[in-house]
Amino acid sequence: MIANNMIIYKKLNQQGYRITKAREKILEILSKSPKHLSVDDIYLAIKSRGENVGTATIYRAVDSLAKTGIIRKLSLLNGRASFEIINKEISTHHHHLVCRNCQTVIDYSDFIKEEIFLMKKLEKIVSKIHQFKIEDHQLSFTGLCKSCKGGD
Amino acid sequence: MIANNMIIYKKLNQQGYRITKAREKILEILSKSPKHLSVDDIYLAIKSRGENVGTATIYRAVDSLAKTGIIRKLSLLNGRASFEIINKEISTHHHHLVCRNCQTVIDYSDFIKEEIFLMKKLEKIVSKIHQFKIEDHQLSFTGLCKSCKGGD
DNA sequence: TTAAGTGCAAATATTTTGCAATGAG
DNA sequence: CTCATTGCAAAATATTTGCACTTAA
Repeated sequence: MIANNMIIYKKLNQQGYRITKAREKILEILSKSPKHLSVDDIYLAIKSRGENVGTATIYRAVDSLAKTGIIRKLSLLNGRASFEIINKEISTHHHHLVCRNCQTVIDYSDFIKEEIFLMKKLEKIVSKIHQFKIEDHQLSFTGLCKSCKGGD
Repeated sequence: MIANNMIIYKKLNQQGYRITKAREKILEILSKSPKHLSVDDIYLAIKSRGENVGTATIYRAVDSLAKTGIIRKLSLLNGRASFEIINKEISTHHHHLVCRNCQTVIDYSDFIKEEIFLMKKLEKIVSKIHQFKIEDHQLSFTGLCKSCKGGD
């Protein structure tokens, strides 16, 4: 059982999911990771402990964990999905700046107060208008990075 | 040649890309579509006109078009990339709402004045702080859609 | 002319599925 | 006990690459 997480177990039970070794291992890996992991990352992390969980199982497990809102599924631009625990305390939320020329992705989380305030306001407006329960957001700006825009 | 778009041609030329039949067809398809299309969608749309462009070519073409900032690459949660024209005049810019339960993606472009204003303000702040030339943004909110959150 | 671009088929990911065996409740 | 879950291998998808041929500039 992973540290102090009756809440997670409850969430699973409530939706008819069982607490299994595979799910526990995956949650443990994800909760210890500072960043989102792909299915393959999870597979390898488990392997490196001398244990084994098939990738098909991992795909099915992350799917159920995401459905219950325990983890978050991300789709970045690299063609594979990745996952992270939803836990405002632990995960550092960030936004992205993607350079269309050199493809560099800058993660930034040094939001200034004003940016955070604006995002919150936006969430509130959008959730109301579209009757959608917003739990999370992903924001990326595309353009030219400092060096690609010249005038470096 | 697709309608009134010397600007696009210029952008391609400036970066050493050529104006080819395949790129023209893809741009025409994308500019006529009200929503983002996957590579396969584009492939089929071209096919349905009795023409043909191989998928490998489409992958390479959208890649170059995205690099030049003519189209935008999106990675939603459905496991495949999709593309849309970046052109405030033609395509209506939109944001996304992605349901973590049923995976439905809702595109919305009925921004209220306040949302537009907030996004512009955000862009200004972020571009200044990170010395990044922002040309475009992608925003998606994740959570539960009207029917999945219950209380429908 | 000549480098960029294309088509096709083959190679690589990535994700899903079928099914018999296992295990949680 | 019984149904959700797993493991494995096979199937289905999605994307990339090699290479000879074609074409835009």
